[in-house]
Amino acid sequence: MINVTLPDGAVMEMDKGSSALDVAEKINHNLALRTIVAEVNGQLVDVTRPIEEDAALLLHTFDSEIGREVYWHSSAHLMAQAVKQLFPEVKVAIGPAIENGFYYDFDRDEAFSDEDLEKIEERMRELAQEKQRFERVDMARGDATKKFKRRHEPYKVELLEAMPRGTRVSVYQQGDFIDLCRGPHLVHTGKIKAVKLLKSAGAYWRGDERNKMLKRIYGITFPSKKELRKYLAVLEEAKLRDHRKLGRELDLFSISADVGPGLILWHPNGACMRNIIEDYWRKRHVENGYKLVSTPHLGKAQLWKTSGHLDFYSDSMFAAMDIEGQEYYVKPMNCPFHIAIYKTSKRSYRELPLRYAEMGSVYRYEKSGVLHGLMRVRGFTVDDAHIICTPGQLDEEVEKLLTFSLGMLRGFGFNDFAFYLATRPEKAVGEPEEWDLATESLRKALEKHEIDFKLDEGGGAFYGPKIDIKIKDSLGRYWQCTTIQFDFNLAERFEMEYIGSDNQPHRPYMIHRALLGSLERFFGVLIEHYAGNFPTWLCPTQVMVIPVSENFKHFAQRKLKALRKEGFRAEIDLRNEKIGYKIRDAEMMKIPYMFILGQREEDTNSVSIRRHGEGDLGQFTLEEAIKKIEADINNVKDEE
RNA sequence: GCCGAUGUAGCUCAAUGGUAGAGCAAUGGUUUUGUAAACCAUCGGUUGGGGGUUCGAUUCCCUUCAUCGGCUCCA
Repeated sequence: MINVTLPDGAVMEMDKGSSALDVAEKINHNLALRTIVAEVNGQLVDVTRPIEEDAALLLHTFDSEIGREVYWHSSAHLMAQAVKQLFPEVKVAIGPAIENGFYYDFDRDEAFSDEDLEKIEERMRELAQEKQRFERVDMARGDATKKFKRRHEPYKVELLEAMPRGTRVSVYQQGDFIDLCRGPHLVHTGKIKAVKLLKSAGAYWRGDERNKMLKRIYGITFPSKKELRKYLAVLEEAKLRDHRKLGRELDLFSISADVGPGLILWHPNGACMRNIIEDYWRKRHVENGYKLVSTPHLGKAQLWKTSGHLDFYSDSMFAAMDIEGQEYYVKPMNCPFHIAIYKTSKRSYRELPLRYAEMGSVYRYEKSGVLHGLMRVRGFTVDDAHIICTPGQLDEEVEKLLTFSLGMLRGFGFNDFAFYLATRPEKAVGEPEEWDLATESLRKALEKHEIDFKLDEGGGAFYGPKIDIKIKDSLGRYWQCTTIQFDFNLAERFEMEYIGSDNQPHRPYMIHRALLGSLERFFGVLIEHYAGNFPTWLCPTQVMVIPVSENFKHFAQRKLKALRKEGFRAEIDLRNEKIGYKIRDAEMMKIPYMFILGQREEDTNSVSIRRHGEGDLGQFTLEEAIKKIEADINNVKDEE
């Protein structure tokens, strides 16, 4: 007999060689049905693997991230099996689980059409119904290589040959399909109850653009049809919230093929919101000890040579332009300009930390295929700042930044964040020891704030490591906004100095940071987060005044004037239309408040308020109405 | 940039190897309106651009531009 300890501390006595599934079955049948994978003494194993000694056991269902990962990994195998049956000439590459579902890469000359996907999906359902068991076989690397050579799977052979001699590998087989795989896997394919293949696309073998482009199929599966329907509904919802669609409908921005791809035209509504965001941003920065600066869009080649951009960043820079025999570049970053400001006078340690902030518009060459609405563009405005401080001030500045950034993002209604610490990339300036030092400093700041973070190996900027903060939106998606980048290189390269208390020159430290990231991307995220139903303080039009008929035009205009005098952004709809029509229009434009003004209101000198999405709130005096809207605006801003 | 798809009126979408159509929007009029679409009329397109095949192309082919979904990259 062996003792199996469960997460709640309970100990179960089991026969030696019992499996995790046996344990689950003993607890209750339903759990056994739902169990996907077992964690025995911290190691993930197939639920059918015998447990030979006392062990701590954790059972994962579809409710856990690990459970879903295994589930989707097995689903990828199922898909590959279906593809091999339908298209035997196809070579299989790799097929992992991803955050939402799974994919599998195949080598096939033609792309998979929508009809192909349907066929594959159908075959997956059939194979799932056959409840084929995922059988694990351990073997020597060499044996596996021979096996996959016989089966004419060159990608598997390549993977195997990259492994060290003498490695033991495992292969999993379900039905006629065999795959090189660490596992673990589901018990059998019958656990997969609902299948949806979402899209097919090209993908480079091993993610390297020098390699052959394979054909990838993305799919998702669930233990029930209901869960699949729910997931598809979320995708539909995301489509409705797409900032490109809302941007057009709410007349916020556009991108013109004539102007150029990736270049944003901010329409009056969008520009109004942008100005509100910027005003708020400036106010908070001044409050937090920043000095606002403003710098040009071009700089001489030598500047970018000194900064290292031409060596490390030129792939992202637009070509040089010739000005009277001198080469100039459009700026991809603001840092050299802020440094130039710093260097205009001799600095004392008493001045530090200096915090220069700017809404700096930069231009970066992005490959045409990556452009995406406001999220990925070629010209954008970074809410940039550079903090120049003494080494001793670094930790405190990074900590302040974390607090400042989260406060600002909360002000816009975001409350969930994910943190990343990004380390030295392949192409980088500076010595590895310096990198380690700087990375440790950022790590300390995160740990001091007791922030959970993930490590992003090699994800740093070329000049230093960074902390990235991603915000979670109302659909649970993460977007990168804040980035806090340590830099020990530019100070060196530009020979920045300050005079210390010892009356000697010293090299300052520098931090680059953007809190919103880029205004363009942040605006896109805002649109999708709120689905266009912005908090009132951000709305381009806060109140639409709607007279019931032309007879109340003057009465309505007086109210409009009063609202504007109070500082509200109000408009009036004097079109020759019925009020149902005007209300519908205002509702579709997602204007938070409508004042409906007719005989009843004129008689009592009141306004009827209609709230967007809620409907008629009844009659109020203008003073009451104003208080109401002010309260709404302040309510949101209190969260700052 | 690479793989794939798409491109018809301001928007959403039809249609066909033989002179391109609807709804909304816009414009003009009628109506003076009470909480999500009044009625009538009118305007609007070299079917993204260029080239080719054809008696004839919006439809088929090539090319180019742009967009969409991915890959690589990234604020």
